[in-house]
Amino acid sequence: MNKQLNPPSFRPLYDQIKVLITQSLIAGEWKPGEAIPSEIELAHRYKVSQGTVRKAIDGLAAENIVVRRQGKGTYVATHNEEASKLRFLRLTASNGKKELLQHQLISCVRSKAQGEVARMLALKAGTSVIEVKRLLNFSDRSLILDHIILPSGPFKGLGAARIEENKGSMYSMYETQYGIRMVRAEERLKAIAADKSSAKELGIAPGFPLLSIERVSYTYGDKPMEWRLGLCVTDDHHYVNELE
Amino acid sequence: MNKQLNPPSFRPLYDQIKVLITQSLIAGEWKPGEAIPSEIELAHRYKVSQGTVRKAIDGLAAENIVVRRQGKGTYVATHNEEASKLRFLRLTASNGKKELLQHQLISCVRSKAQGEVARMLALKAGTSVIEVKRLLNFSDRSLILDHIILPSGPFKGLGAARIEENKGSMYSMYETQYGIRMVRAEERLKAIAADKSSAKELGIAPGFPLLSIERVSYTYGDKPMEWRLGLCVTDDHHYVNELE
DNA sequence: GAGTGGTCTAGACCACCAA
DNA sequence: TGGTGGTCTAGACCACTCA
Repeated sequence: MNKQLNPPSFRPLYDQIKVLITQSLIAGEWKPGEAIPSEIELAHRYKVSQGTVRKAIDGLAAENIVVRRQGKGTYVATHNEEASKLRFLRLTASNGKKELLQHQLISCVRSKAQGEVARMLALKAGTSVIEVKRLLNFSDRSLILDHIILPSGPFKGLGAARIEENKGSMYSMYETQYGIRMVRAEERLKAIAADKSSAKELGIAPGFPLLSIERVSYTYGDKPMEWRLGLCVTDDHHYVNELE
Repeated sequence: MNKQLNPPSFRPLYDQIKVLITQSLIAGEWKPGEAIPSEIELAHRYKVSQGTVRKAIDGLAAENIVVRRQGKGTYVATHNEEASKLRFLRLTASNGKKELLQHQLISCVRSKAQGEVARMLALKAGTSVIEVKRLLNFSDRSLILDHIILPSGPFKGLGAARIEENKGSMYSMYETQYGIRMVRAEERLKAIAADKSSAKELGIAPGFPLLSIERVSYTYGDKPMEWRLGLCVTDDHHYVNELE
C-alpha cells in the first residue's frame, strides 16, 4: 500500500557489513597477511548475527580480498606468498615445465600521464607518473617486455633501487612498501608484429608475432592503480584462461 | 579417540545434494530453459532443510549451471538467450562499438581423432569425429577462422545443413538439438603468424599476426566435448579478460 | 494474495588447528 | 582442550513476480 514507489534500492545487511570491513581494510586496521577478528567478534562489533558476518566474509573471500583458513582464522590476502606472487601472470610453457623466472630492469623514470593511459588510470593528463620498463626472463630466455606506469603520488620513492631490492616482484612490493594491494585486473589481448625496438630487446626478428597484453589493475574500492603493457613471445608459451 | 585415521574425506551434505541435482540435470529431468523444482520442494525430496538445498543451488548458480530469478524460480541455464549465446566469445571491437556477427561455413566433414586433439577430448585415436571449418564475420569483415572438432557419437546427424539451420550458433545448437550444454571451457592463447591458407581465408597477408585461441569446452561432469581453434585478426579488435 | 527466491537469526554440532 | 571456521537446521520475515 503505502510503500515507496522506488525504494532507494534495498541493500542487504551483509552487504553493508562487507563495506564496513572493506573500509577497515582500506584504513589499514588489518594489514595484508594479518588475521582479521573472528566471525563472532565481528558479529558483536556490528551487532548482527554470526551468519550475517559470515556471508559478508564469504563475499570478500570470493573476491580474493581475504582468505579463510579453517581452524585458524580469516586473513587479509597478500601477494607475498610464493604461490600467489604471480597471480596475474598467466603465461606458461607449452610443454608444461616449470621455469625459473627472473627480471631485468631496463629503465625507471618519471614522466607525465597522457592520453589513454591517463584516462584508464583516472588521472588528469600531465599528472606525474613513474614509468618502468623491464624484461622478464623465463629460464634465461627473454619472453616478456613490460612497460609499467604508476601514479607517482601513492608510490612515492619508488625507483630502480626499490625494484631491485624486491627482485622485480612488483605486486609484492606495492603491498609491503606502500600498503597497496591489487584486487582485480582487466586485460585486453591482441596479436601484433614486433617493432624494431621491441624486437631488439626481446632478441627476436622485427615482425615476429607477439602477444600484447594491456592490463589495468585495481585496488580496494575499484580504484585503478597500475597500467601495464606486456609484449610476450609465445612461440613455445601460451596464455591460459578459464571460461565459466 | 576412535576416529578413522583417514576419514574417507568429509563431504558436506549440500555437496551431495549438488551432485544429485546435477545427475538429474544430466538425466534430462529438467531441460535447459526449464525451471527446476522450488527449494522447498527439493528440500522435501532430499529430506534436508531448505537452507541446505539453497547452498547446493548457490554452487550450481556460481558455475552458471543454473540461473536464479527472484520471485519466479530457478532455471536450467541455457545458451539460447541472445545475451548468453556468445558467452565464450571474448573478442570485441577496440572502439567499443557493437557489431553484426555472421557465420560462413567453409566445410563440415567426418574424420578420425588424432594426437593432441584426441587426447584433449579424451577419445581414442581413430575415433570418428566431425570437423567443421567456418569464418566469423564482424560487420562484413572476416575476423575469425574457426576449426571445430566434435566427437561424432554424441552429435549424431550433425552436418552442414544443421549448422546453417542454426545460423552458426554452435552452443545453442548443441543444447537444442543434442541436449548438451557446455558448462565451462579452457583456453590457450598465443600469437602466431598467418600461414598461406589461413591468410587467404581471412583476406590478409601471409605472416600477419593472428591471435590463436585453442579452446576445449566441457559439459556436465567435466566431460570434454568440443575442441576448437580460432585464428583471430586483432588489428582493431581485442580479447578481453578479467582477472580476480 | 500465493508462491518463489533472498535475508537474517539463533543455536547445535562438526572438522581443523595449535598449544 | 579451546578457539576458529564450516555445516545444518528451523523458523521468521522481506522482496519480487504474476495471476
